[in-house]
Amino acid sequence: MRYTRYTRFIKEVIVDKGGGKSSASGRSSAPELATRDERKLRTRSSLLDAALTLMQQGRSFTSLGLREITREAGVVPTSFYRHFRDMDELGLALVDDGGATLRSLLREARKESAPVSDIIRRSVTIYKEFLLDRHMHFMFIAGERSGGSPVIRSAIRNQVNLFVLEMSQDLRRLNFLPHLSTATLQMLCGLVVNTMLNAASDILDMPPDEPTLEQELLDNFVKQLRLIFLGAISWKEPVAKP
Amino acid sequence: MRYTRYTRFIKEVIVDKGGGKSSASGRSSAPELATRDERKLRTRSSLLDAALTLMQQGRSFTSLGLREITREAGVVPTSFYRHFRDMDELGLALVDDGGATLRSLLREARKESAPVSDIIRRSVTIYKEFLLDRHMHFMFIAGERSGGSPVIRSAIRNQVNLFVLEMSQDLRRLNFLPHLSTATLQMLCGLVVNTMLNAASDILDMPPDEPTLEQELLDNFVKQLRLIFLGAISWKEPVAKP
DNA sequence: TGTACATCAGTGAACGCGCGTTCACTGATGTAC
DNA sequence: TGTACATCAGTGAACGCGCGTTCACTGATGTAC
Repeated sequence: MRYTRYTRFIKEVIVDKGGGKSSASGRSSAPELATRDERKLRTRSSLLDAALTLMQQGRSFTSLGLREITREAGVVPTSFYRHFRDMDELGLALVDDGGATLRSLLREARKESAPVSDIIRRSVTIYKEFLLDRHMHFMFIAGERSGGSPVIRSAIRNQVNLFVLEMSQDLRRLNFLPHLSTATLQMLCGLVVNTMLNAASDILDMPPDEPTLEQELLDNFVKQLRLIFLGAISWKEPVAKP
Repeated sequence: MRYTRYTRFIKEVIVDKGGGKSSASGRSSAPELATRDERKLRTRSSLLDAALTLMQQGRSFTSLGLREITREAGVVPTSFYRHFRDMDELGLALVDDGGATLRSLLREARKESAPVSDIIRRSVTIYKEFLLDRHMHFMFIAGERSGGSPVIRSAIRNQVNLFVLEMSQDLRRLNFLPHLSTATLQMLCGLVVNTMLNAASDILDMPPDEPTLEQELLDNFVKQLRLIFLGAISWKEPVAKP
């Protein structure tokens, strides 16, 4: 009832306001009413956003309820089933989105194909921007990585492993640390990514408006990365027995 | 009803079986019936064990219910309130137990005050034993560290920070890596502990009876620690400006 | 272009269920004399 | 030592509530002619 009244309102007042003809004038100024598929996608992503919003308030994904999410998204509980079979399926969609965020982070870092010197500081700057911009995805990935339901947990592990693999291939392509074997390079990237996600947990868990504390956490993160890469530089592969 | 029948059974058949006199003979062979305080403590720890058991089956602490725990522990739901005000209080008790486990790990490592050489391999051996023996505590600490409710999460963070601090003081006392400043030593220990807990998550999440996979994870963990300490050895403190 | 029909995203009532919490209770254990 | 009373861990019935899920529905949008 409420929904149909709303769409009728949109139709009559916003789109068809001029008269019978659907003129192009209203289209660009009122994109609220798109095709049916587009509106379905919009509801779907408002369900995903609702879950992330609730998690931002300190809740873990596992503790969220279906009705809670639809309430936050502003639809009726039964609408949920038009988009997801159950909460697990919604969780997996969030994992996919989080994975996409990780991959875009890598893409952004790749653009900076500049000299290797000071690579850490510049990478951290990119990372920090991503952390601010997509903080809810990082919170979800870092938080449910080892705490959520088994199915979510293993999906996140897959995405993170994929990210580690891609990152190690990138470093190999850049001829960065060429003295490391592929296995060692992957081990290194795993260590870096874990450190990165732990830092994300710490930073995103902070009370807001604590610039000093935030800077300390970031400095500590940079220091840890420096130490790791220092170790990587002086790493000697064990010689294989002939 | 069930409870009183049980205790009467114990009293009549086991303790008082000889006759009216409470002879010393029955005492040592039947410790089931202790003082009231002791039995209360036993119920309390069976509630804590029930929570850990349920978590071992893949559940996260946040998703556990009060009735679920009392059911697993074999008491009536209302009994819960004789021991904990609510689920948060039980969770905090688990954090304390986990912290105690961490501290005892450190105590065990301290006993091995032998030469510094090969310190990593020996530490990992101790750690592995602890991981097997107290796996439920580690699972809880590592899993809820960044996924649980805010109050549990911050309690765990406190315990872990305490552990990091103690560990750095131990290393200082052993004159291990004397060229590092106190701040750097703490940063190093933080990195080591995070790596340790991530490894715990990975290892404890494995399907059982996969010795090859387990060995790979352990080898990777050792390799990461080696790389970290290699970095620590070649770390140069920035010179302060005069 | 206009009309008739099909599709389907969102609705709202209804259900059975397990939850957390309250309450008055029971009877074994502890304590005071 | 024996007795009378207090304590209190655990019990079981009862409650109100929000949950996930089902169902038949509505009416705007899409499609075929």
